[in-house]
Amino acid sequence: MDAPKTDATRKPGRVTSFEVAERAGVSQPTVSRALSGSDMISAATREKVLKAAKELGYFVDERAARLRRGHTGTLATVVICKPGGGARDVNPFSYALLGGICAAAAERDLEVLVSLQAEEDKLFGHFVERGQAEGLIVIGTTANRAAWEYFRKIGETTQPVAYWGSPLGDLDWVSSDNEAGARLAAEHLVEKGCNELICVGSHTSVQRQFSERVDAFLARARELGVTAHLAEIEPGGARREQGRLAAETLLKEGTTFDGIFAVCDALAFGVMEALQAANITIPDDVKIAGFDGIPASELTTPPLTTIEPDLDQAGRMLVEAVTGDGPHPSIQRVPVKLLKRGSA
Amino acid sequence: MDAPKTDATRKPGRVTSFEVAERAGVSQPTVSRALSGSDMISAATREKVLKAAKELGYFVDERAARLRRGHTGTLATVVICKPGGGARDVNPFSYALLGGICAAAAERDLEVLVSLQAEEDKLFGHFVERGQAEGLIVIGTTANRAAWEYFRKIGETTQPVAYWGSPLGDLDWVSSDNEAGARLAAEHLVEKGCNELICVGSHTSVQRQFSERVDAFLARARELGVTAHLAEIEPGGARREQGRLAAETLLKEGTTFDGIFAVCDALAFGVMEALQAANITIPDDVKIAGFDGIPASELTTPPLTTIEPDLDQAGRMLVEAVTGDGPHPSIQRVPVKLLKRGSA
DNA sequence: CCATAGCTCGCATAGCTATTCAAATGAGCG
DNA sequence: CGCTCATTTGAATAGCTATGCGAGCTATGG
Repeated sequence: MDAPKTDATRKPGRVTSFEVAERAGVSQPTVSRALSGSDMISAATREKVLKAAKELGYFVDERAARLRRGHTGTLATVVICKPGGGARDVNPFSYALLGGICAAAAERDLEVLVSLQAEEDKLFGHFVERGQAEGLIVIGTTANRAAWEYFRKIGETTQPVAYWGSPLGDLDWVSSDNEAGARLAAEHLVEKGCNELICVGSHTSVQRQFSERVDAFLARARELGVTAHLAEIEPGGARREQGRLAAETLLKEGTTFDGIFAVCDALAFGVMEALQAANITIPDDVKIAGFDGIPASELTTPPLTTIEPDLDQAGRMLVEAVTGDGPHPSIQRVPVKLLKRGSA
Repeated sequence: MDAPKTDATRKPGRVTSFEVAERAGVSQPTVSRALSGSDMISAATREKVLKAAKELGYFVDERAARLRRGHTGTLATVVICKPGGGARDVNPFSYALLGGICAAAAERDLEVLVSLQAEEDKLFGHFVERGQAEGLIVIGTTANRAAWEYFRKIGETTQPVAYWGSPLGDLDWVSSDNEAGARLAAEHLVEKGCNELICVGSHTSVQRQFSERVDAFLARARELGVTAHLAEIEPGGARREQGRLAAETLLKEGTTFDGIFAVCDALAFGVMEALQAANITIPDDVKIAGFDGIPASELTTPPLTTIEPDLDQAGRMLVEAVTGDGPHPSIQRVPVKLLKRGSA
């Protein structure tokens, strides 16, 4: 049928602005002006050019345009994930955050590109470094020293780089208001009658956001006159599995507790799993709170009480950090609120 | 401290290959050859060039390189989402699928760029159309006629376009093996003793993947000698809310049933919510099965029995459809398997 | 009717790299 | 030592657009 047309028209060398110019009976610069929305051109001419462009199926070659113009109108975001895992091994929170970034970028008429990169892969930074984006937002934590250095170098010499979650070096850092959130969690659990609290998390420099939550939670709980201890998770990410192991260890050791705060929702899922497997009732026997407010936290039985950052504001802060003229490096905190649900 | 250095070196005009050439005492083409891994160059010269490049902090300007080279080594993926929702309103399944795409692209040494786009936004296709990528993979369903036409035009005239899930027009279409999966679900529910089955889903041309699942499920169930009916969801996406409404309607109408197949996991979550709210025990009173095998399906109580497609293979098929020389348009089915869990 | 200002438009060029082609260099061989 | 061939390098150019600048044209005022 029209199969030949499909194949004949596919990439037979691009249509250039010269061809459009010829068809419209004008010069190439005029074509450029007509399409770029410049006002140094008459309406009639513009009309002619647009018509010719449409007839020929012409589109600006963004490579050449950006080369000439010197900037891209594009923002790059790299989401760090487990090697080989790709999108499968990304914390769901990161995806929610992407929503905020996209919204904020749209407000400023910036295009957002995302790359899901394992640490060892040719890091997405190449893309930025080589002039394909105005700046880079990095989401996720890595213990990889080389990646650390790599992003730092880009931030210092090539394009602005901003981090979500944990800071690497002196780059701009945006994060949930960990201290306020952890305090909210402590206050809520105590208010609900808890006397012996456990914080499931870790205290490493790599996951600085977690350290902040741990510190603030324990401090606030003790301030309120209840006992509070840290149950350290196995190192390496913050996944459901690790929450489960931490809770199982607590049970095995015979530790007593009536409330648990997990520094992220995924850990809380594992904690709930382990407790329920041991026939402990939530929230009657033990109350649970998480952090991050990911969508899946609604799905557990009972639904998880958690701390939810304002992701629109988070997106705005990250975009601002990368495109704005503020001081560098800077640290910004995203406001959080407590989502009271069934688990506490 | 070193703040001046940071600001002084940021974007003071790029370092070009000419500057590297001068420092290394060679010509610009030689620099290009040294960095592109060409073998038409002596080891000593390459060494000199690499040293100079490193000292100057030089990086290939990808805009110019791609302009000259004529291709990009990049694959674009657009994930369609609700207007204003950004990443927040994306089916988690799409993210899992991205993992498969990334893995497949990595095998072929292609970079993957993702854009999360609401239908009305300047669609990501511009990026592809303007020569920034070899082809486009579209994930998600849209009822938007304009988007439909837009992608079709790109596919026919500019760059290859492949769809996941539901086909729009004559573009390449990759999808789970809906028929096999739905049959597996029916067989499993019957085997577990169900006699009166309900399929929660819809039967529209836009969500063709759902139609296929509905048809195959009902047919297979009846073939096995049990009753099976469709409970239509409210139109517009396939979200938890709609599953809940569908189940509530069933209960209100007094329909009897002992097994439910939801055409996607998110719907199944809503179904479970509604049943449990009505004090119906899963799986004792009613057995539930979903489709897609998203990570969150492990979190429900009981965990959801579901149909899981092989996402590595899905990624490979999509990448192949966009970069390969196979026939166009083509339809490919990704093998699925049954994940037996607590809900059925 | 002429001078001037104000719009439009075209010419020439910049932006940076990859590649073609020819030149130069060095090695190998008789 | 002279020649050929293979290897390595340089000069020139293509790839496509956006923009500075000058030229042409029209309208305006005197």
